Amino acid sequence: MTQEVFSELDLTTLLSLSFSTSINELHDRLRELGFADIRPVHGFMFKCIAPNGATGIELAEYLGITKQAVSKMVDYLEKSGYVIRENHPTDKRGKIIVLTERGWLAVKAKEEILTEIEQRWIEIIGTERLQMLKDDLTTLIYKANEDKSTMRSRPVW
Amino acid sequence: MTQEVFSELDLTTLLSLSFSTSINELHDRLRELGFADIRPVHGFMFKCIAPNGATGIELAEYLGITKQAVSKMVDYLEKSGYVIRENHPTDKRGKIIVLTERGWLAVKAKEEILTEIEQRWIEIIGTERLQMLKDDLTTLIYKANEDKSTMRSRPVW
DNA sequence: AAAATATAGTCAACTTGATTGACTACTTTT
DNA sequence: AAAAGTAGTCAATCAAGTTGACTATATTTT
Repeated sequence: MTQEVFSELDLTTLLSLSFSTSINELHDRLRELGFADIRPVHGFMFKCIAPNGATGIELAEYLGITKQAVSKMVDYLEKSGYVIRENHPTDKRGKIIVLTERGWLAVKAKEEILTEIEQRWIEIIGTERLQMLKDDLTTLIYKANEDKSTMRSRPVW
Repeated sequence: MTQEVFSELDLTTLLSLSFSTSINELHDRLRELGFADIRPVHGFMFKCIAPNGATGIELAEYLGITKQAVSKMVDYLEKSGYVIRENHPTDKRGKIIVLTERGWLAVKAKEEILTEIEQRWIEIIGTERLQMLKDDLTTLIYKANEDKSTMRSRPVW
């Protein structure tokens, strides 16, 4: 596989491939560490649950899926031991979903792996270029979404 | 929505969000142009079909899904008028999937929209920075996949 | 050349992750 | 107090993938 293969690719494809590359590596490593039952969406869900817990509705809005879909995902994560549902302190209708100890371990592992990946990318293109890359992507995401009231570009992983 | 919201995001999340942003815009625009029945995967499939057609197996390998799944997708795209199955010229077992006129229109529209998006991004961060971005992403994808025999990072759109 | 094996594609049944709709319990507004 | 709204669950359905079984043709082996 030569670099020329990629050189004519449009930006969207490049973003797609680079995202796939990093997310695949993240989950390969998580699997090695014993977190084989976590799928890409869960990682993003965890970000919303940590550090203070979240309600089903909050998660649904955050992920851009229905509350019913969230409920099923929480069923799965609860069964797998990553989260538990607690009663909401003030609203007797509601539940609040919080991370278990195992959930926190997964979050910590995820962060460490992402740092490792980023570190390796720094070794390839250098600190300055990686910072520019992050800055530019941040700017572009910001510009594309500033007019929208809700953040439509749901991150899927 | 302020830019600070994004500023602490890790690289993987930035890649995810920027990819979502561009793919959403692409399909919003395609919908406006009357191509509402195309989903993100189809775009990538079209890249393999054009310009010379492709067999089901080729598409399956390219997309990283089973040949049965490809067959269903082709059913859908054929019904929607984007492709047709022709008999393979040399192998009587095989079919060759080619773009119809409507299929070509969709591909052309897609390319134009992607160019527009890229152009708008140039207006935001400048030609040099966009070129650097593309170069860096290309390098990173290349480095991450050079050891692997098959390109595991399937682009999903 | 015949037989055995492999390959391209389709059909059918099943799985998974999402959807919509209906419902219960509780909260907020009027 | 009554009406309307909200949080969560249950059930049925849908969509996009999977595995397994099959037919027809190609290729390889003997």
